[in-house]
This record gives sequence, structure tokens and C-alpha cells, in this order.
Amino acid sequence: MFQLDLKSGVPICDQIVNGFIKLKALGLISGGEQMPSVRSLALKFSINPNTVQKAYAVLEAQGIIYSVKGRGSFVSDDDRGHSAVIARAKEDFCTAVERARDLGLSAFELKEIVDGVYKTPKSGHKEEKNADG
Amino acid sequence: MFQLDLKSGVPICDQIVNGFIKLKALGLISGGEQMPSVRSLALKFSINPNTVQKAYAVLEAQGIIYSVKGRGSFVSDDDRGHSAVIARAKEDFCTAVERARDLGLSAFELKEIVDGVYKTPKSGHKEEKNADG
DNA sequence: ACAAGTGTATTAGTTCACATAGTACACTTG
DNA sequence: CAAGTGTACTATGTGAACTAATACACTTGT
Repeated sequence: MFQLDLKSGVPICDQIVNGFIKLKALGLISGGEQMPSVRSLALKFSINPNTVQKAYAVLEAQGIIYSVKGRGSFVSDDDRGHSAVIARAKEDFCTAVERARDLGLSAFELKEIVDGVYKTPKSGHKEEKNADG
Repeated sequence: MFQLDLKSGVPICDQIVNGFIKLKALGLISGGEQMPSVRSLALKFSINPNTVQKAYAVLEAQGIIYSVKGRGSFVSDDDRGHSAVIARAKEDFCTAVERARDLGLSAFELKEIVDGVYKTPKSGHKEEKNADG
């Protein structure tokens, strides 16, 4: 399971949504699997059930999960949600590239950063000082 | 000069800051050049002078501009601000890469998107449908 | 000295998003 | 019927962002 940072400024609801999207992208949860109940997850994170409910509603609207009254919420089987997530991720990344380009970064520099991130063993990422001197 | 989108949800102050940073990155304003006065820019954008003042304070804190009481605000001569902006842009892009990686996108895909953006003539960017089918 | 224009500071008030709190209802399962 | 589930609703607290109004210090030109 993922962690919540209540002081990050990032809305809790968004953190929950992105947390589950990432879990599914990484294959840590699979289609058909039951999600934690709204109340239990709220209890676990010490947050309000309404916030969890809101996050689940977003996830359902995006096709990542589906909910059944009286039974619970479940991870979607099909790839509709997955494809949508990938598409959105690409759009977001595209926006990031455009912003970097507008600030004067070259395509070469950006690809260098990409390589650096994918080489990094996923713990330290601020150490990756790209040649800028 | 840049445009403001008062309904975008992005704080006006941030839009002003980023607008001038972009102008400088593109070379549309140069070192020593005088900035619009706090009051005149507020009048031009139909916003509150306090908001402009706040944005100018941020720009000055980042070394992009400097202000002189009674005279006005001016674009910085040296590259201190520029370097800081580049460094921040790289960090932001690094974060975007990490997020994309966490969602399952490959380094190859990201580089493809980078190339696509840098090939695009800077007007249409939603049309750049990267091969995902 | 004066006036006009500049940056800067302060206080107060509005608006809005976010999260919380509490309650209530519909449904499924045992 | 009871317990657990999703869902809906209203009310409240909090903080960020922006507006509003005013005031002060400084520079420039007359």
C-alpha cells in the first residue's frame, strides 16, 4: 500500500487516486481484486470517509475501479481504465516537455534527464546532477 | 507580452512569474530592461496591484529581476537568475519523468514524445498523437 | 519645495477549494 | 434482522489566493 503525506499540500483525495493508479500500473493490484472499504481505508489513514469516497468516485469515473452498492469496490478487469491512464500520463508528460522547451531546454538535455531517471535505482534522484556547468 | 487566464485555476501571481520567466528565456526581454510598473501592469491586466507586487517579489527573490524604490523594477543583468530557472526547470522535468515512469511508461516512449514536441511547429500540440495503438 | 510616479508595507475582507463532522438512506450478505 | 457495504446530503472549519484601501519611502522633473 502507498503512503499519504498530509502536509504536502497535495489534496488527500488526489494522493489516494494517484496511489491506486500507480499500484495498478505496477501490477500490485489486479482486475477483480476487492478494494478496501471506504470506511476501513479512512480509518487506516486517519482521514474522513468522505474523502475516500470522493477518491473512489474519481477512480470509478476514470474506469480504474467499479463499485457495487452493498458489496464493495473492485479493480476493473478490462483495460479501458488502464488505457485512459496511459493516455493521460502521456498528455501530462507532453505538457511537461513543452514547458521545459519554453524555458530553453534542448531535446538533448531532456533525453539525458530521461536516461538519468531510468538508470537511477529509484531511491536517490536529487543526486542525479546533470551536467549544467 | 503574455496573456493571463483568470479562470484557469492557476494562481494569477504564478502566471505572472512564469510569464516573465518565459519571456526572458525566449530573449524577448533582456538584462537592464525596465519592467512595467506594479500599478500599470495591474491596470493592464485588470487585477490588483498587490498581486503584481507579490509576483515581482517572487521574481526578485529568484534573481530574475531587481527593484529600486522610487525608480522601478528591472530585468537582471547577470545569469544568476537564469541559471536558477534552468536548474528548477530540470528538476521539474525530472519529477515529470519519474511520475511517467511510475505509471509504466518506458524511456523509449518518453523520448519519442520529446522528439514529437520539438518537431511540432509550436501551435498544435494535441494533434501530436503518439503511436499508442 | 512640490507633484507625480515608483516600490513597499499593512490591515481587513471576500471567495473558493479542501477536508472534516454527522447523519441518513439503499443495498447485500449471513 | 443485523452488520457491513456504497452513496448522498448539509453544515462547519481552515487555509490559500485575491481584492480593497490606505499609508509610507524614495526618485525624478519642474
